[in-house]
Amino acid sequence: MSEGYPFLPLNRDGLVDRVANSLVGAILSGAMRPGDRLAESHIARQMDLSRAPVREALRLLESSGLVEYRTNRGFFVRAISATSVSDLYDLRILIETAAIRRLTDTNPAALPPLRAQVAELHRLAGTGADMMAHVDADMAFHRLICEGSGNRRFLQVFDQIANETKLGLVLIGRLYDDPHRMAETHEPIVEAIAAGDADAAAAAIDYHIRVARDMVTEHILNQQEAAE
Amino acid sequence: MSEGYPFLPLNRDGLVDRVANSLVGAILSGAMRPGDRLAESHIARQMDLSRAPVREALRLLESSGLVEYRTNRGFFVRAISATSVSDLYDLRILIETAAIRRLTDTNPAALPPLRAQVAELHRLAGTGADMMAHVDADMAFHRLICEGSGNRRFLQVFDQIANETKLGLVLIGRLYDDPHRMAETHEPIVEAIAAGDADAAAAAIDYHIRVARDMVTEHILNQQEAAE
DNA sequence: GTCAAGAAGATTGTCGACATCCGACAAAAC
DNA sequence: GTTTTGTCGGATGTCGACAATCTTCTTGAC
Repeated sequence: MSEGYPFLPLNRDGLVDRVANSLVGAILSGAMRPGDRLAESHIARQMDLSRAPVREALRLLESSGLVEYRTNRGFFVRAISATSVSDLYDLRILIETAAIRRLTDTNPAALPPLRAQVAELHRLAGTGADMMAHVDADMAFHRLICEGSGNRRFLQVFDQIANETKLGLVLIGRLYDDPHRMAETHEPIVEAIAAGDADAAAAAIDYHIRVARDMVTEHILNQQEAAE
Repeated sequence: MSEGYPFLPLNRDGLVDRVANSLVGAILSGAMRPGDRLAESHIARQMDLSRAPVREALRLLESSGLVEYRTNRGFFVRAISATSVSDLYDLRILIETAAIRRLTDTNPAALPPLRAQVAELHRLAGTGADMMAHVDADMAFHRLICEGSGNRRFLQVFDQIANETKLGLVLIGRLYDDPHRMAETHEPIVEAIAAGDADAAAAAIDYHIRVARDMVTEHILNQQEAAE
């Protein structure tokens, strides 16, 4: 019995996950700025719950790099430096080029979802969707690549740095000034995979991420100058 | 003023860190076996403190992969499969070959500590040190390579998977049956770095880790067979 | 004997309270 | 005026208690 009913699985995420998501949203939206204190009591009061789940959520964010913890001092929104972001993107290049090679050589079934995701990027470009939607769709594409590699660890590392990557992208909304253009830059990658050319695919995604890296780091440096 | 007093900074590690270390020790030593339940109350009672710091320590271990958490069900020692370990070592190959390339090309200052660490491996081999000491020294060598890469993210990933790697090594103590031999296998790596040959260095560490990977995965598969 | 339903026990989830610690300002000493 | 010491508000660190949930064991029907 019990098959075929029109019920979706209930969201059994714990309170902690919901708090964490809420916090991620606040940080990514810019409501919380780097260096800001994240006081457990304040957050707990605002969300109308006790400090325990808030504290756990903050520790979760700590392991995802968005938040920094100092003993006896509390949690703070992590500041991002140009070298820190550059290093992050270099790691992504390393992981994703390796992942795309394996995907191309061993996993043709991964291609259709990737095509679909590029289509989704174009569809979003048509609507006047907000930036976060673009960022999420973009990240989803890259996540698919890591997922298709067959190595779970690649995906694990990607997920671990996903939030920080998003933060970088959000910082420069300019990337998505021309969302159709942005969607197009993913096409050479898919083409190379379709052609079964692992070297070309690796080169394509290397270039793709490298461009993003340079834009983000440059943007951060400019902002630092402006702040002086 | 106020400099020159003979006081070392007090160890201000919080309770959580001490609990976490203790738990890591228990898991790595084999006192806790994969799949075992880690009940907060039991641990808290044994360590004579409340559940809060224990819980935080467990969440910390979760992010380092040693422990698995299921909502409303608690923490368990993570089981390790052959593919999981193989994936882990493939990730290490990826990170460490990239790291050693950068180190060789850009950071000659990293060489002396590496030499010293190999010497330490040999020194340990002379004493009748226990296996954990060998494992720690071995890991320290590889950590130095990630550290010397100049990319903090590489080190971050390495540290994130360090405990799981240790667990793999501990599982097959046999690797250290001949510790001098084990120490020697690190020498070609250092030689290549000293020669400034990044390709050779990458190849050397690739081989080094690959051998370990095959030994560990084979060992796990054998154990699984034996269990049937 | 098998299976389902229910009760009992144990464990996690969340809470509010208190102890401890930090950072900043005020007061005192030199 | 400068440096040290005292004080205070507010935040984190840890705790014990209770509610919600899961697991196991028992019971009973078929």
